[in-house]
Amino acid sequence: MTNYKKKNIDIIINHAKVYGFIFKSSEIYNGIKSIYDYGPNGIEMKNNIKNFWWDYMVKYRDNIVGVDTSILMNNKVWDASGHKKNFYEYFIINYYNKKIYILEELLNFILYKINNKNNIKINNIKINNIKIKFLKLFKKKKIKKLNIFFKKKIIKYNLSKILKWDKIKKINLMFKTKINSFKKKEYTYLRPETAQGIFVNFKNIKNSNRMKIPFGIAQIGKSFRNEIISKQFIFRIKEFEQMEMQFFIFPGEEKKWYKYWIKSRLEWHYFLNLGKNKYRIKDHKNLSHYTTFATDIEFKFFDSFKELEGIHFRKDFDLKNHQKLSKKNLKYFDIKSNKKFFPYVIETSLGLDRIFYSIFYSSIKIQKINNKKRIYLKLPFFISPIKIAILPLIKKGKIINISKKIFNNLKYKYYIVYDDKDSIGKRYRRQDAIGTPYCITIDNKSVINKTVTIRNRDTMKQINYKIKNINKYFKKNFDISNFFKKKII
RNA sequence: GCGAUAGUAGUUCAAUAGGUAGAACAUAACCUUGCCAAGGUUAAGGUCACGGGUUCGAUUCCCGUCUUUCGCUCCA
Repeated sequence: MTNYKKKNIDIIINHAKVYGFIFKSSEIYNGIKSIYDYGPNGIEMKNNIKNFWWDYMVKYRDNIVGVDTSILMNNKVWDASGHKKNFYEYFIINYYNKKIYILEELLNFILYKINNKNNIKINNIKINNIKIKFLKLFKKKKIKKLNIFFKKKIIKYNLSKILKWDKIKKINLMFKTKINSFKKKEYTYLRPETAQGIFVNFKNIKNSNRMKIPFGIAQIGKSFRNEIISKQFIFRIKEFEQMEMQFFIFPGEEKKWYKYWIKSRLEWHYFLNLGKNKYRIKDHKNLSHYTTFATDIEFKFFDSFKELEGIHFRKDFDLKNHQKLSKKNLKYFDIKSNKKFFPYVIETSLGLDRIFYSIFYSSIKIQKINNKKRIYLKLPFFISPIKIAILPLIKKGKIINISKKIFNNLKYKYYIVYDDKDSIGKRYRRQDAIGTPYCITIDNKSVINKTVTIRNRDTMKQINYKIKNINKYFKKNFDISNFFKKKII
């Protein structure tokens, strides 16, 4: 199973590299852990995903507006948001083997050692008891008690060597950076979530755009987390892009809107047509410091589900804390009820790189034709980096003139390419590999009958079409409003 | 971070039992052809992941580092 999985992930990574979608960052220096770059086709595809999200969330609604806030913010933002206090991973250095362990790992290591000592065997029930007690203390971060707890075990199992450990170390997951080169103490962090940019601008946006509850603020932008465990191609990376929306509501209406946003976000995912059975809804058990209840939309990669998007109820946690610390009034005044209050917040937060990966992963199709492989990307047309390829069959005479004319006519409407190199079969395959939905081929018939052939990527079928009607054809086939016949609030 | 796995051309992979490396496909140019990766000629490409050690000599042996994939874990 692992081999099958590895082989498949290799196909995806290779394809992404060979066709200019994703490269390892600073690859000529052997890269840098868990950071990736987007190539020419990658950025087109990424922009298309962004637009698709933005259109659905902002443009097609009258109660959501967008912002683009800075990555660097006043240090105090991260006090108010709780990230300075709570955004940590816990580690410990074991002096026995000089290795750095996540606490739970060390526990497993110790239990393993206890069980493997020749004369000491403890049964499963005992191991479980130790684990439960350890995790209890660990969760409450009672470090002193943990140390006492293990001292007892040291005496009991004579494991003095193994249990020589340093104090527990907290490592903040935010990237610290200097903001004023001359003042040593002035530092801030690269934002670990885009949401805070929205909260600190709440007042500005509410006032400048005369927003009335319920309303939302959307943002697409980079976030940074110095994750210790960050692997799986672009699934878990240290510099990533989020597509977030904070929806401000009347307190008491949270259940209604929470349900609504789960449904609405799922609908967006279904528009991508990757297969409804690939998605799963899962309620969060371990809540992060800012959420009260939370749901994940998960996607099936290979044979396991992984989180794409989180829908969180943040209550009034952020605005309340920002008001407390900034001493600025961030309350909302409702004229109907004549009351001032902190609006509650439902957040939808989607990982752009993750949705990119999910689309790319599920679009790669391998087909056998005449005993040869055909690899094509079955992307939705509005996600494809290139919409149309213009392919003159022969590089001569009037065929060229007609081809160039068609190219110049279409290039202002869609991102298209012109390719006259190599055999026609090869050119089709090249376009297949990057997911171009249509190829227009111009041949001698085009000169005589004024028609071209339009070839469909998925079916490989070709139709003859009058040159003068080409615009109509693509207008019909590239009409995204067909997707949004359902009413969006 | 821990455990396992791997690192040779753009990609997939060979070879060298220590004597500085080849193929296929891809790429570039030209010729020929013209509807699903056609044929031919030619070219470009690798300090064999990086650093150190042993050796007359290291891609090959040893040590360290970096990076990939999988698992643990966490999240977007």
